[in-house]
Amino acid sequence: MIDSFINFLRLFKNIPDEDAELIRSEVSFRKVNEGEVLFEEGHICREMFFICKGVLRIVAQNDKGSKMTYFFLKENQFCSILNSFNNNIPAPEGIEAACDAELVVLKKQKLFDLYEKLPYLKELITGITTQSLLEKINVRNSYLGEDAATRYRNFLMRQPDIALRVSLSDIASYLGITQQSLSRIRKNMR
Amino acid sequence: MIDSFINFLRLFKNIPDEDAELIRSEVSFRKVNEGEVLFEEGHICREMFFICKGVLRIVAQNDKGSKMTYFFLKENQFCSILNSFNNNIPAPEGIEAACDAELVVLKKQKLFDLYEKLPYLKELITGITTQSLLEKINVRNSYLGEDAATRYRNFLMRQPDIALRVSLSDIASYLGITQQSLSRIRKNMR
DNA sequence: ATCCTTTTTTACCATTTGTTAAATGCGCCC
DNA sequence: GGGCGCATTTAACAAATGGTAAAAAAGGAT
Repeated sequence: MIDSFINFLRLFKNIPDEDAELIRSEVSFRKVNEGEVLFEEGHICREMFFICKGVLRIVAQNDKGSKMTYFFLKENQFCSILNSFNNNIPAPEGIEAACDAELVVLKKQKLFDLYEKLPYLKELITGITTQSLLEKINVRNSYLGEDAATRYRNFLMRQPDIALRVSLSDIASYLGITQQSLSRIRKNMR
Repeated sequence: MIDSFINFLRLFKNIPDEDAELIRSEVSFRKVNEGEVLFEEGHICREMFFICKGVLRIVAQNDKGSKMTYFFLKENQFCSILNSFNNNIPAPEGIEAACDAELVVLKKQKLFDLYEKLPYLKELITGITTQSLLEKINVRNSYLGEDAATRYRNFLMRQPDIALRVSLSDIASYLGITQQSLSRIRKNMR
């Protein structure tokens, strides 16, 4: 399964087999079940996940103590708490599996070792994560000032695959509404 | 005024005077009035602004055609439409002055020339812009599932200086509500 | 100071969303 | 099959927010 990670990187840049072997030796593979906690809020995040299969969610509690979903991440996306990972500060967000998932685990120290040995890898991975950061923030911004039904419709159009795989309450918390509201919106749509 | 840009960069990295002179020669200075449009949506963004004084806002229309404020940017922050700037694609967002402002203008071509001559500058500026992207997205996420009054209180605590300088309707559009709602919230707070 | 324009406040009512609680469905284990 | 735990749906009511319109306030220009 780690091959799917290498293959993903090769979509952007040619990676010699020996480099690939080096990368393979420094990362690990992990299966998780729906609901499993991959990173607990309040700690310093020292791992980055590459998702081979499944969906992860980044979660955090809001002022009222409700657990909100900041992002969904799926196949061929990286998942980490970047602010914590980059700057060694405790993260207010956690990471959970929104459905069963298979991951490549990149430990920070080993990743940085790889960056030393393969300088192009740093540019590659930071480039990919920065670009996906831009896309995520664009999605969030596009929800600004839209009513809940519109946000849900846009979510369905943008991420139909995720909508089918995660729970209603996860989607509701991603859209910033209660699960009852989302259930009502679904009813009105049919 | 361009000095304030150089001085800002020097907070992060020592820049020799001759490099500073080179930078100075490749950037320009510009004053704008409140409401002035700095970049019009629908085009490819080929400029980056460094704000010496004042507040800019990134704006875009939502589904209902209302102009929403995605971000406020102020002194010592960069402002551009990064996805458009980096990838040469038309931007759905525009840039306007939320109050009178003074800017250092970085033309893309000249900036890239500088990156060639001063390679550390690329890492410096992309590092700064990536970090501020992380901060912006954290703020947006933290508003998720909060009611309008809470979002407004948090905005006041986080950016009290901006709250004093931009119009009520700009703030309302940043919080995703109507200006009438924000006015009502203000009344209930006193 | 006065007029004019723009911004902000207020009020009223419609709509949306939250809250609480109960009912229903659905899988899983015994 | 029966019962249990969990997710989803429904309902009734309360609270928050939007839409519209108008009044009040604030600035700017002459």
